[in-house]
Amino acid sequence: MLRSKSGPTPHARKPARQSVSLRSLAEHLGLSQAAVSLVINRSPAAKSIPQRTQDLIRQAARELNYRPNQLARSLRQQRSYTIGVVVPEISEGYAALVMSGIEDHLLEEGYFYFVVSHRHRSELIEEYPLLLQQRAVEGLIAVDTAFTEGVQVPLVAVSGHRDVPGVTNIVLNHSQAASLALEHLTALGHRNMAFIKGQEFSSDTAVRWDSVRDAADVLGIQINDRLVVQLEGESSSPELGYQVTKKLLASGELFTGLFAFNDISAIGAVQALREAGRRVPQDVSVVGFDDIQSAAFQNPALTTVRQPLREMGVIAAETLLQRITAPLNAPYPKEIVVEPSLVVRASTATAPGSSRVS
Amino acid sequence: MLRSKSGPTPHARKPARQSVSLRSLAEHLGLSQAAVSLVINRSPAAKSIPQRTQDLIRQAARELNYRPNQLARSLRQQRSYTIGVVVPEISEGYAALVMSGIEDHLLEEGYFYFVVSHRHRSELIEEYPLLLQQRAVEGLIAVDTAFTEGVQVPLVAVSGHRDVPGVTNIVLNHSQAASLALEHLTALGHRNMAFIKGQEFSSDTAVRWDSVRDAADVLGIQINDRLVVQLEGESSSPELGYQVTKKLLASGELFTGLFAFNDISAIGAVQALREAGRRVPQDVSVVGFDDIQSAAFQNPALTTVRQPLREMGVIAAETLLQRITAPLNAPYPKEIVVEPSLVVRASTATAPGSSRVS
DNA sequence: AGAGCATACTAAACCGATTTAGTGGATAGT
DNA sequence: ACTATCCACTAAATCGGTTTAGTATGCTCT
Repeated sequence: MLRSKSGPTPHARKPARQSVSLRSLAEHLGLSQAAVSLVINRSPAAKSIPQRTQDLIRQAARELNYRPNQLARSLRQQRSYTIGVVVPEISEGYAALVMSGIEDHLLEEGYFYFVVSHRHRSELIEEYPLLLQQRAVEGLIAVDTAFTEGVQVPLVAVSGHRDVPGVTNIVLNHSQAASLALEHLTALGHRNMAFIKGQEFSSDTAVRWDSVRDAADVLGIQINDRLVVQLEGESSSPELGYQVTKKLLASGELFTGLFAFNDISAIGAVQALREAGRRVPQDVSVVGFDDIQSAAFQNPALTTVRQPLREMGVIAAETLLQRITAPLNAPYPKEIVVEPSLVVRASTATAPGSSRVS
Repeated sequence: MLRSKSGPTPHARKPARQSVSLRSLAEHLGLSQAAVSLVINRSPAAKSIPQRTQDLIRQAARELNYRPNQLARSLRQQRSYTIGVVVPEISEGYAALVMSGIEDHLLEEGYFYFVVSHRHRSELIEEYPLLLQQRAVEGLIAVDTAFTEGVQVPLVAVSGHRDVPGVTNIVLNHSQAASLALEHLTALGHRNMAFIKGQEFSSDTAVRWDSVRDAADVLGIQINDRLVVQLEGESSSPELGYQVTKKLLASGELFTGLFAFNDISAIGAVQALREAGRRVPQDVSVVGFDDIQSAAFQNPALTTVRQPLREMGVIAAETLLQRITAPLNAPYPKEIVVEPSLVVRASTATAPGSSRVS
């Protein structure tokens, strides 16, 4: 019974603490590693091995608790069944939701993943894809992160990239999102609207703002430049929204509707409005963006444009795995558009003085 | 460009698409793999190699963009610089915060990590540690997850385990936490308090409740069993807290203070109270637990017992790496206690009819 | 002249699997 | 009797690194 080096108790059942290798298992069975490997992997080449032997092998594997070392497997097979996920920040609701979608699909398919967060530091954004590829990831998912180069594996970007070749972009239908929000507000009678744009570095900022302008055009809404502010700073706290809303209030311009870049800043905005004596939604209606978990549990519950974040994660994972298993030069989607939806809650209401009824 | 076989343009600068191996690099240099490896790793054994050769090697490595395959390294060195993190649920504030602490420290030290979430499914809780160990993780961090067996690598548990040997537990000082909350409420004049206990499966539920009872004893507070409810269900939404608070209200018992198991359930509780016409904090004071991000941005902002989640993640990572690099039978801490703090915000106030002033 | 030592490397084992090509023996077919 | 085929396996290469032991050359010292 497998005495590793002259152990004096040949019959002691050893509890397999030092994990069993294919070699020791094969020796124990008196067979070659090849035979054992073929059987355990149910390789078609094992068809000539009689059932009895196969049973013996499998039983021994079970008893000794044999578990193949994945490092060795991966090295030999040139398949690591591992992918890399790059996010700006883990502890934020946005990335966490996408990740949970990614995970769902990935683990189901037997893949594991590394997570790294770069907190918008550009040297990390450059370094991480390289580091991950050294670790033999078979693909990358970038959440709200725009890589520029150095990626040699399939890459799926969730609301990140623009037009780099080799990337599949999962993007929200931004113009639909902007329309949903602005149509809702105008239907409620709002005419004077304020806007909070995203941070300069956020990859969604530009597209989103363009869509807002287009939607405003279509609806015949004038955008007052003095009622447009931009988030600044890297933190992801409502504080940012709070600050810029103070600016809006200080401008002295009249507004009854506010469309924020995301829920987090909308929450801060509500706080600032309230402190200034403006009630939400009676005096000002606020629309957020994303529909993060806590949006529903604000007071008032936040009306928001929902991004299907979890689904976007699932789609990203699915698409990536498809690209990984597809033949090398197979075509792949450049862009997958997902649809937003408007979740009307309690932070929006008929504009003050409006004759319309919601 | 890059015609893989018999390319007739030997001087074309090849952009290193097929990643360069040590072998090709060595061949390119006309040296042995050993020499190149020693130099690149700055091994002491490279001291006999003259500076000129070393420079040549390093320059070639840089030019060809050589990056050693970590799988091969890990296999040979029996060091993967990888750890596994097991959490119940990623998209939840709690785990996400701990993870961000873990990541901070880990990536700094050159480790990567796999994340898996089990959503309280017991077959996954059993399987994941095994799967992770097959992937050669050098250690595990379990967040709010109690493994029972099958772990052969150092394990650090963040508010999970009880007394299993081989584990380092990072635990909150629960009795201090309970005291902070109850002292705060009694100081505000509250005498009739309701409590929301955690779900049966949550590893913190029992300790926390025991601490609450002890703290109540010390303060001379009677706990009315009809004002104690327990969360049920696996989701992590305020809905759960909302439901049980309805039960509390339905009981007809009087209470002016409520101590919830966590912030999420406290948020739901506030909602239920408000719907029942009880104002927070004028009629009922609510204390949460954890201090997740959105606690501060509730309305009213939530008074809560803060767990230093990020720090707990950092400590977990530090401790784990220490254990990994320590000699095999070195002693290790069985328990590391972290201190809670009370964050007083706007959800608590003087009890109605109380003479005390906050 | 021969021993001793430093220099500048290289050969080959090794990590733990997978996988291809092959081998020896039994049986079947002509 | 001889080839062909099948059966039940095995030897050995391979993945891409790391690491130990060793070797060839030149120089110094006695």
